[in-house]
Amino acid sequence: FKRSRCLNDGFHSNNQGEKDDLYTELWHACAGPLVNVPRAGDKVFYFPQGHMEQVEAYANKEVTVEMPIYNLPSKILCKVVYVQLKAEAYTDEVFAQITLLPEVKSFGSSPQDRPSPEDGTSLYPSPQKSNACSFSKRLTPSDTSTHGGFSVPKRHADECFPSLDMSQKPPAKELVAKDLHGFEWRFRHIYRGQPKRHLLTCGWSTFVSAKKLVAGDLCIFFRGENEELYVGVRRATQPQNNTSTSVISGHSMQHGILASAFHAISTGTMFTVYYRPWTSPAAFIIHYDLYMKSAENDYSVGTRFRMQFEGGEEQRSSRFAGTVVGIENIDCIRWPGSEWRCLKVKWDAPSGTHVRRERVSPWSIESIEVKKKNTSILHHQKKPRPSDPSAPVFPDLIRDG
Amino acid sequence: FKRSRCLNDGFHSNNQGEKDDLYTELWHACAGPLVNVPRAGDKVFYFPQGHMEQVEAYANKEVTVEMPIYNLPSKILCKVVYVQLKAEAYTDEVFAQITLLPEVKSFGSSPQDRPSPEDGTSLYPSPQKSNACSFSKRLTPSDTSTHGGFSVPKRHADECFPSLDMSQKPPAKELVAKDLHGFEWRFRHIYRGQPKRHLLTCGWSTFVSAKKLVAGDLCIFFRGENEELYVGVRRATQPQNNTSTSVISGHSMQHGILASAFHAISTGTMFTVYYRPWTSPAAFIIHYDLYMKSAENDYSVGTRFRMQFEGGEEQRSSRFAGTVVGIENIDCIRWPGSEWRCLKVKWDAPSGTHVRRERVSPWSIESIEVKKKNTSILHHQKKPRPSDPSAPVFPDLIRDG
DNA sequence: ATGTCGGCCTGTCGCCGACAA
DNA sequence: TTGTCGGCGACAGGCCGACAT
Repeated sequence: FKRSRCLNDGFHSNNQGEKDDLYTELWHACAGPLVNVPRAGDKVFYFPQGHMEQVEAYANKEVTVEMPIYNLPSKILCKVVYVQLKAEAYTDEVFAQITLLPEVKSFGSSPQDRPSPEDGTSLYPSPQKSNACSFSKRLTPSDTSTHGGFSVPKRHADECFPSLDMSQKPPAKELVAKDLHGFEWRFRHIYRGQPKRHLLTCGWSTFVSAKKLVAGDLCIFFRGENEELYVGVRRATQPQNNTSTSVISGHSMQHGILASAFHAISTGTMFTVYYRPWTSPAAFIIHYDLYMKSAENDYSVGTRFRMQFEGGEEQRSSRFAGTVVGIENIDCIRWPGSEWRCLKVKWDAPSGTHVRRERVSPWSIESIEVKKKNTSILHHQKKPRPSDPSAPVFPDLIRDG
Repeated sequence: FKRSRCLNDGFHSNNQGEKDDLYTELWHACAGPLVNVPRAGDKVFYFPQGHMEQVEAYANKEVTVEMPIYNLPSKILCKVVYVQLKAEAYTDEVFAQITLLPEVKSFGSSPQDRPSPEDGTSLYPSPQKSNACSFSKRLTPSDTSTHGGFSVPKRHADECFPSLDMSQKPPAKELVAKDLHGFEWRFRHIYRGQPKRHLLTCGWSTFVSAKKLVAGDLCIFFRGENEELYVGVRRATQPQNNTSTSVISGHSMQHGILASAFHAISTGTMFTVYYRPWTSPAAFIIHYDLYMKSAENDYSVGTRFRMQFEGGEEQRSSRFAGTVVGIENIDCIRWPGSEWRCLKVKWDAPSGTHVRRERVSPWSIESIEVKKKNTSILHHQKKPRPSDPSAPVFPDLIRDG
């Protein structure tokens, strides 16, 4: 008998700007459960130190050149003006373009001065799960080899894929799925074999090689209301960014980060940052409420805590426990009073498989035994008061130097 | 008969750091005849506006957001500390990493105060041609198709390629050639056919697809003393940088450029820039002597001039003539007295094929009728005196704002 | 239910000289 | 001298059910 061949005529969608909820859900599925991105209207703290760390991680080299002191506060209260979720063209690495507006007014400790959660702030901003069905599958060696196609788990094929054309000899149908760039991929979905199984054949290997998928990576499908499909990818091991193009020096980038934040604060204008959750060692834009909630707790030496990590093998997040062994500022000259990764910690588990950071920020851990802070004592400490919400946010912003 | 197969076992060289003269020559061959890069020790003028234009061209979008006035001079006299010639990993686009040290002392008009050409400055810094033989060939459709190999012009094969192993049935030999990344490519050089001709067969198509070569691109071979070979590429049409990875926003990059230059001047320290001749519309690091020579000429309205361009079809540089139709500052608020592309010009030829810029800088053109400037009159002009070498270079560097 | 494999067909790659410009 | 082409052999891509887990 004659085998049918199919062509892959992927093309860019013409309505690129229209990014619906399904796109957002796909983006979050590709980013993973631990990635948190604020939404427009949220109140957040922006940590320049974390932003600098992302650039260092991206440039893949430590930029330890002397930097001027910009007199930037270590955390900057901002309103999120605009968020755009995107993916890198060549690697499909997810990133978010976030436009921030610094809050010019510093606020005191009286409740009515603080921004209330009502005005757009939300502690758990994960988008509400629509009833759009989706599934993901870890790719097997057979899935990614050139020898054959993609084996679709039966239940997921029944739920998420359009119904097959039963008139064809082996039931089959062409799938069209958009990726995060709006590019359309075409696959031949067929139900055949003995025993019967669902397969993606034509078009699949093109997808694998274009996305540079290997066994262990996650492939994600989403289906919307009117049968439109989305497809995305989450890699098991993120490729190291050795392809960092050389536009400006790492040193200049650091200057640029500090200067644009400083400029935005000084003039009350917006500035734009790129958050790359798979490049950054830690998020540098933290929800106001999350920060405030963690500020209530006491993280003194000896405190036991847990922290979530991306599961290496199982691709599921898992928790690891540890103990706070020290509290100190990383760079007390440049960033006085900074809480950015101010906790030195010791991990319980033999950290053979995962390399975990030796320093974490208070808001990125969960305390096991909740100890509330005694505020009255804190005010007499000489140490920087990391989590005192009554402290002015911008102590000495404009200073000639 | 049996056909021999060959493997391409390219690997990175272990002595990456050792970049000899041949590497430099290869880099310049790939960059093209119009690309000029200073050498360590040279005295140059750095034009921040040109640097900003390069970033704009790279980001492929105009960044017209308001920028603070950094009170940077429009041209900054620098000493070149270090130059590294490199190529982009994925595209092979050549670029230079240049470390500059601002000259802190402003100098008057007396000759002994000016830096003399003796201290390392050279007007024509093209490396002295060694007698290493080389050749380049524009690739034909047959060369780049998957149907066959690469046809080597006979004379060049005789001159530049190692002698063939005549004992083999058709004379043949394996070539090993390093590219700008130190990666070794292996080709089968064979002399066969009726009539006899030199061909590169095995390994060639891998090279073509890896470098993404198309018909019309230039392929360049160099041979050094001890038979080591180098291979490089110059594209007919430079690929547009749509792959610009999003690390920091274009606005922040502009901040970074200005801030790092300002910081370097203020503290007397070095700063590093990347010069991408195929991205930039115009070079923004100009030799001191070249600038000074052009400053002697008069480029008033009506002046006839010529300018070199990269030949579109013949891949050779060609000249186009034009007339100066205006002299004005692009941005007199941010860059007072700037000469960067201050000449509005009208081109003679029907500019159908080439899109030439409507604004050029005085030092990038050659006047046809040399008119020397009358300095005494110039001093009475109200307009910015673009080319007055007696003006202080850093008029008001530190100003609080 | 689905991962891997042998079987086998087929399209493309790429080496060859013929031929012509 | 060298660009293009027809010829053709080798090989990898990729669709199929068998079989095992």
